[in-house]
Amino acid sequence: MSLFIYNTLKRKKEEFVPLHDGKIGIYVCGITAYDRCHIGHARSAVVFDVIVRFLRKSGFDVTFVRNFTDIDDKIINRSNKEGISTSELVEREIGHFYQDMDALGVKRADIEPRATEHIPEIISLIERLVDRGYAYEAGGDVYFSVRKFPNYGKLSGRDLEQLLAGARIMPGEHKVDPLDFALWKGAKPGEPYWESPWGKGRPGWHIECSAMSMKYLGETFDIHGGGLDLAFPHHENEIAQSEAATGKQFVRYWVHNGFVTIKGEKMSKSLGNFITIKDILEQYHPEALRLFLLSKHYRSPLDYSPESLNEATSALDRCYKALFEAAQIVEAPVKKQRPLPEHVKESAAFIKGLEEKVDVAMADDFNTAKALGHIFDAIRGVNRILEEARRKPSALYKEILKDSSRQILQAAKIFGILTEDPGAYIEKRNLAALESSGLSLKELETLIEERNNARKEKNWERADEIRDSLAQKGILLKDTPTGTKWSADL
RNA sequence: GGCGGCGUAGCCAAGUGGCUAAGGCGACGGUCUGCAAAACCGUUAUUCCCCGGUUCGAAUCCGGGCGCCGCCUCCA
Repeated sequence: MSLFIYNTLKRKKEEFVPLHDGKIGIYVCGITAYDRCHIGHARSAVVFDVIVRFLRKSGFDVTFVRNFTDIDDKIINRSNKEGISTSELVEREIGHFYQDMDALGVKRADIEPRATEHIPEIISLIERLVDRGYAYEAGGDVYFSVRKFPNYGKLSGRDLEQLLAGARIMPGEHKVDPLDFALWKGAKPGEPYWESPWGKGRPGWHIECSAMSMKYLGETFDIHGGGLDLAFPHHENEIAQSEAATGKQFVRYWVHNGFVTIKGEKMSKSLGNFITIKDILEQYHPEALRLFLLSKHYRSPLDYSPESLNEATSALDRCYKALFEAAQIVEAPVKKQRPLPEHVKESAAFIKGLEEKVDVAMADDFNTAKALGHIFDAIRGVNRILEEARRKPSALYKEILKDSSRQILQAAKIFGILTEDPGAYIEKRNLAALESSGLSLKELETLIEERNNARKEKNWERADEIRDSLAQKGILLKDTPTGTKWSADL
C-alpha cells in the first residue's frame, strides 16, 4: 500500500518513498527540559508515537531519534531562579517527561540525544560552516549568514525582505545582519560553557538538531517532525545550516503537527493558558487523553476543554464495556449450538476487515480520526453480536467474539488504546466510584440486598429510592437476569 | 501589514469532483425492564459560512465577501 504524507516543504500531500528501500530515518524535535510538559507537548509526542508505530507496522525498519534540548537561555534562567545547576534542572525535568510519557504509553525513541553530549559534533559542524563561508565569528559568538544561503525561507514560505522588517539586533548580540542567527554563543559570566575554537561558550538552539540528526540519520534523511511553531525559525534554520554545510538536501519530508488550543487560543507557556499532562492524568485515563489527541487530524488545531476529555472518556468506556461483555460470553458455559443469524456474520465479517480499513486510513497522511471511526464501527459490531448472543445463546458465539475482540485489539495497537484488560479497566473504574461514594463494599451490598428484598415485595418506591440515592453517589445499578450488578457511572 | 490555515448537525469531527455527507458525545422515540440502566433499532445536516462562476455533476475546483486562528520573537 502506498503511503501519502503531507510535506510542509511542498505544501501538499505526496507519496512517501524512503531514501533507502525499507528503511526510514525520522527525527522529531523533543522538549527543552526546563518545565513540566503540557497537553501541547503530549500531542506532538502521541502523534509521532502513533506515526512511528504505523510505519513499523507497515514493515519499515525505522530509526526514531528524538532529542532533548538540555542547554539554552530558558534553562539557564530557570535554574538561576531556582538556585540549582542547569544539570539538576534538566535531570529533574527529563525525569518528569519520562513519567508523563510512560503514563501516556508513549514509547521511547531509539536514540534520545542531548545537546550537551554532542558538543564536538556541533563544533565541527559550525567549523564546516565557517570554512565554507556561511558563518562568521563576532565577539565570541558565531553567526550564520542568512543572506549567503539562497534557499532561505523555502520551508516557511518567507522572503528575506519580509523577515528583515521584523528582525533586529538585540543588545549583546554581535551579528552583522539582523537576519543572521547564532550558532555559538560566547559564555557570559556565571553561565555554563564549553571550550571551542571561538572561546568559551555554548551552542545555539538550532545547530544541535542539525548536528545530532545528521550524526544518527545521515546528511540526508527521510522525515523530520515537530510542532508547527517550530517550522519557523527553528526548522528553517536547520535546513540552512545543514544544507549549507553538506551541499545536499537535508530532509525529504517535513511533518508538522498542529497546536492544542484552549478556548480557541494556542496553549503555550508564554500565554500561561496551559494544562500539564500530570494534571490531566490525575483526572482522566491516559488512553482518554490519547483518544482525544488522536480524534482530530494531526495537522489541524485541536481545542482542549474538560468536556472534550469527558467525551473521550465516554467513548473509551464504550469500547472497554463491549470488550468486557464479549469476554464474559467467551467464558460462560453454553452447550447449545444454534446457528448464527446472518447479521451476526455480517458484523463479524466487517470486523475481520477492520485492520485493513485502519491501515488504509492511516496510509492517507495518518488519518487517525477516520481510523478511529472504523474502530468504533467495529465496537458497534461487537455489541450487535452480543445483543444476539444474550437473546439466543449459542456456543458458536464464543469463537466469533473471541476473534472479533482480538481483531479490534490488534487494530487499536498503533493508537496505544485498549491496552488494558477490559475487566481490570472496569474494575478500576468501579472501585474508584465506590471510594468516592463514601460507601464500603459491605454497605453497598447490604443496600443492594435490601433493594432486592423490596423488589420481591414489589415495594418499588423503596427500591427506586435506594437506586436513586446510589446513582447520586455515582453508582449505577443494573438488574440483569443473573442478578443485580453495580458499576461506576460509565 | 506579509505569509499560511480553517469555517460540515446541539457539540466534537471525517470526507477535497459523482454510490445513502463516516464516526464520537448529547437529545428524542422504540425494543428490553416493575420502572430504570446498559445494549440494540430508529430519528436528529435535502445539505456543508455567504455570494457568484467552472462542470452533465461541487462540501470538494475558481473568484469575491464575512468570520475565526496561527506564524512573522522563545514555544510541541
